[in-house]
Amino acid sequence: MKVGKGVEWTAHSCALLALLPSGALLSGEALAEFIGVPSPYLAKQMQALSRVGIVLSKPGVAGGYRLARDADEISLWDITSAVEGTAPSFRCTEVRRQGPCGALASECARPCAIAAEFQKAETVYREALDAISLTSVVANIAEDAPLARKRRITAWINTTATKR
Amino acid sequence: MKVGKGVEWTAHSCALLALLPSGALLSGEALAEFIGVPSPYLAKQMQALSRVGIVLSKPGVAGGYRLARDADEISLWDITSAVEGTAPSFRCTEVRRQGPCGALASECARPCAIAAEFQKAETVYREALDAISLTSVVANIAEDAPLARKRRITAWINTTATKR
DNA sequence: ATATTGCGGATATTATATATCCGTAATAGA
DNA sequence: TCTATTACGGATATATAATATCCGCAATAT
Repeated sequence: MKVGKGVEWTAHSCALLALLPSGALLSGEALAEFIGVPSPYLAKQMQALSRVGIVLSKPGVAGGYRLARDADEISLWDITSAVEGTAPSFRCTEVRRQGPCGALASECARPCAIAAEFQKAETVYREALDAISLTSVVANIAEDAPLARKRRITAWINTTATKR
Repeated sequence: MKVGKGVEWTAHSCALLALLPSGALLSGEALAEFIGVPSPYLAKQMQALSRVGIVLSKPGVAGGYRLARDADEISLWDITSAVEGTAPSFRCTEVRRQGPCGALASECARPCAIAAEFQKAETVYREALDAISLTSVVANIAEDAPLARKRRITAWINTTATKR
């Protein structure tokens, strides 16, 4: 079971956007530089965040991204689902219908018991991610960073971000 | 995020093995026929269950598989981890070390905050799967199946399974 | 006007999942 | 002892998905 890199990259991007002064923007290029990943691909993932309204984008010369709402109101599940979608990780192929003792369609009104258990487990996973706000992620990151690094980041933002 | 088909197939295989009379065996070929999947591939997945001791295998003429322990003591996580391994689904690439404001190695003693949250979420997922025993899965399947189908399954087992 | 930036679609490339095959060892039964 | 059957491990092929890039278009500030 795997989570794509797009989730990691957009999560870090959002954590950075959360540090921007109100109304400031960072371009996709700048985000990619900050987290050290290929810019065209990150741009593609950011589009997914934009489509579902996690970030707002502005095209043009001084354009870029900013969070569309307060970091308190953005969860890791919001980001994950935007990038990867909401399809169940366990893909039931209706094995119970196959083979010499396969069930009839009429016996399959309820979802397959095995698939149902995986679905339940995935729901608790999603709820766990949904309980984590971007705010708390940013706080935890800040806790690990020494003052010097926080200053470097602030300075970099000041020279890189553009005002609306 | 995806779970491989091997998990679905081996889970159904185990649910079938749980119905065997004590000491009886089903060959990989028979399992594949029952659940309607390609036999060589299922065989490969069953080897993973055999390696970690979820099932016991016997080579040779009247060989096959049976559960290695009581169905109460086998969880969906046992099966999933045997087939897919235990690597974290969120693969942290240490983004925080990259870019113009990258953290120093000395600042990365603790795991990245983002990766840590995904790890926590995955832990609750695994615990949820680990709380589901093969016994309860079999019970739920039986609940959905009408008597006629249960009888067909019993009859098929009687003609197909071999005694130790 | 022009340069910059995000968007969507199309495409290339790489990695992973899916599926098969083969030689070997073990076992039951003739 | 010989033969047929079955599981095992490794190697390999194929299909599918993830990763990465590119291009034309629209929007925007200067």
